[in-house]
Order: sequence, then structure tokens, then C-alpha cells
Amino acid sequence: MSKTSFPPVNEQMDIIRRGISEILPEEEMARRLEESLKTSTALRVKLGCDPSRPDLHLGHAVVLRKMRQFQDLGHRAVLIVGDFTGMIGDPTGKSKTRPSLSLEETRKNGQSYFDQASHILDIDRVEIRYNSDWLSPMTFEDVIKLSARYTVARMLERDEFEKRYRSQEPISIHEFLYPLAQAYDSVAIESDVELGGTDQKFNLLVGREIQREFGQQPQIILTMPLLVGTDGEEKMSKSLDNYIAFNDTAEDMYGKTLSIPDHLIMPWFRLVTDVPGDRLADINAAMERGENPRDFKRELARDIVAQFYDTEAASRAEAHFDHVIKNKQIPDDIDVFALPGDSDTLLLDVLHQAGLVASKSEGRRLMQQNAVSAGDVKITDPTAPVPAGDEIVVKVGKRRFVKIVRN
RNA sequence: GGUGGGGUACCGAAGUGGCCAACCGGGACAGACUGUAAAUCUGUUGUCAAUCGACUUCGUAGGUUCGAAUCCUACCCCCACCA
Repeated sequence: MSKTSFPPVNEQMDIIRRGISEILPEEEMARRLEESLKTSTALRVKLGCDPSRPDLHLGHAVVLRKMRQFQDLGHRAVLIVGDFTGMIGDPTGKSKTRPSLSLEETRKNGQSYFDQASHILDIDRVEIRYNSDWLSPMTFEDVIKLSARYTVARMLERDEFEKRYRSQEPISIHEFLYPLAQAYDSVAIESDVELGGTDQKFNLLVGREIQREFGQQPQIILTMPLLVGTDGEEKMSKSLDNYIAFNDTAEDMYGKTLSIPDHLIMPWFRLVTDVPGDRLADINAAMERGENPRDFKRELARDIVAQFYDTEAASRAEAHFDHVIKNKQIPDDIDVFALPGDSDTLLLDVLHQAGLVASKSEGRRLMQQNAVSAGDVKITDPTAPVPAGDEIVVKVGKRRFVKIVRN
């Protein structure tokens, strides 16, 4: 246990409360902080990572940022790599049974997870645990004893299970074991606090029950709101393709952020930036006065890019966006397609070969829809050859470009 | 183990012998508009073919038929109820 000094409890609570959904139970949180202060003992804050989905996106950032705050307060961040549970597949938010992964795959993904998480966490001060360490050696007898501490009825209380059950989607038995396994993780690492999205509430609460069964002080649950994705409707997730990945380019991050509907501006500021509360209030007031939300969205986008890259990259991304999208100019770095000099190939064929269109039929359609231009000239005739010239920039839609070079 | 229901394109969901490359909704893509890749409106959405048209697709494999997503046989998978 590290001996450290901590800020006063009320200061800590102020930070901890920022942007969260719920603390369960709240008074216990303050009590545990007091204890920690008195004994100079860091709280063990648990966060599970799902190695079956190794691509982190802004939705994960919300919880990781909260974890960072605990780190900065001097507490102990414990990351559980669910390499064993990854073989089960978390049923949360899934309408279908997830495919099981091998231990090796989940380990590999776990590594990629840290690399990405290091954008937000102080990765040198993270305790990393693999839950296969304690779950794998369990005997069937152990599993039976563990599962005997929970009932099917309580499992079915859970939203996801209930919905799937009702809509005739399959639920495998092993999926019931997921919350139990995750709960046992809390026992294994003796967690004091567990973080998660609001959709994890059920799993996190099971952790409390199981810890109690094992004679431990039950962990405090801290849930974060789910970040709504770029579509403005559903929670951010990879499968809905409404996400901004940690690994996205600065340009993509910037552009995707500008594409969010205006009503997400405030929630996003709150959940994925450190912009202080009074500034948030100003922004909100300004928009209500009728100031153009675009300007605040640009601020938001710069802030996000800067977190994952730096302020300079943020400015570049903004310039790139203005250039390509706002002013409809050609970007600087576009793919080049080399064409033999004497060839009078059809433009349509080149588009297909260059991969700008998935099929010739699609290319033909797009041309007929006024979506293709060479130089500044719209090309609507699918039988048109590549226009003359040594270098022609061809544009499909707003964002697909290729430079055709004759040699 | 029994009985019944079901597997259709990216997803949801119609279609139950020819008019089906397959209604409709969502998503996606494009155009117009805009502050933006928002909202809204319009269009497109299997592949190949300039056109005629050809080919592949409706759980899998066979079969019946001039002709099948639609009928038959076997098999695989899912769900519900009963036990």
C-alpha cells in the first residue's frame, strides 16, 4: 500500500462528482475517503477493460478520464484486463451472443488497450491485472460455489437479458457467468471503488453482493453517463459506426466532432474535456443568446484533437477541414493513380481501379448523380474517358479524391 | 423427448410458383440547401454490360417444374410452450 497524503475529503468529492451519473451509495464514498485520509491509504479503484474490442473510442475516454482524476487525487488505479472473461463475451448492450476469443487473442488486445489508454491515464502508475490469473485456476467446484451465491431470477432482472429473453434472442448459460466472473474480480483485487458506464450498473452491483459474500467491504459503484455518438442518437459504439477512435487521425477526429448535432455540444464538453464549469456555463449561455454553435463546436473539436495529439495538430486539422470541407478545396496529400501516357482509358475504370468506388455499377450511379468531377468539371457520362492533361484531380462525392497522373 | 413457430440483401421486415434483384422502414452513399460531414428535401442502394440483356443472391444440399425465395426430400441452426 502506498502511503500518500490526499486532499481534503470535500475537495475530493467535488472532483469525483464531476460529470458522473451516480455514486452508489454516495455517503459511503465520503466515508471511505475519510478512512483513506486517516490511514493514508489509497483507495483501490477498479476499471475493467474488454479486450475483445481493442479499439478505444471517446466513449471509453469518459470513464478513463474519471480514472485519471482518481490517479491525480493519489488513489490507486487498477486495470483489469478481462482476458479470461473475454472468452465469455460481455452480454451488455448486445442483442447477440458474442463470439468467444482465445486467451492469446485477448492478451494481445489487452496490450493494445494500454497503448491507447496511455493517452489519458498515467500508465506508469497503473496496476495491471489479468483476470485469467485467478479465474483460470478455478475448479468446476469453485464455479458452482460462486454461482450458487446468485439466482437466475436476479440475473433476469437485468435489462439486456430480459429484453433478449422476451424478443426470442438466444441467451447462453455461460453469459450468466460473466457478471459473476466480473464480480469475483472485485474480490480478487479487493477493490474499493469500481468505475463503469451506466450500462455496467448491474455488473458492478453484483460485485458488491459477491464481495459481501466473501467477507469484504463492498465496493462503491461509480457510473458515468454514456456518451452519445456522432449520430446524436445512440451511445457511441463501434458497431453503430458513430464513434471517434483514439487512433483516428487528427483530421478525422476534428471532422467527426464537427459533424455532431448541436445538442451534443454541451454533453461532450462536460464528458470529454476539462473545460471548467464557469466556462461551460458561458458557452451554454452564448448559444442560448443565439451565437453560432459552430464556433463552440470548433472549440470542442480542437480540444479533443489536442488531447490525443497536441494543439498544433488541432490547428492543422482545423485548417484542413476548412480547406477541404468548408471551402471545398482539394486536400494536399491525396493518392496518386498512375496512368500510361497514351491510354484513353475510361474514367469509370480508373475510379474502380483506384478504389474510389466499390464497383463499376456504383461508379456509374455516382456519375449520373453528379457526384464525380475531374478538375472542376462535373463528369456525368459513364462512358467519358479520362480527361486530357498530365495531372487531373478527380473527386467523388465530397471526400474521395485521387490524382491521376499520366507518365 | 413432444408440439408449434422461424431462418430473406448491411440491419429490421414483407413476399408463399411466373408481374421478384425481391414492397416497406432504418442505415449508408450522392445531390440541393447550410454554420458543418447537423436538420430538411430529393435521388440511389447485387454484379457485369453504352443499350438489349446476362449472371449470382432469399439457412445448406438435392429434387419437382417450361419456370422456385415461394412446392417436395434430407440436413444444419434459432425461438416458444409442454415434459
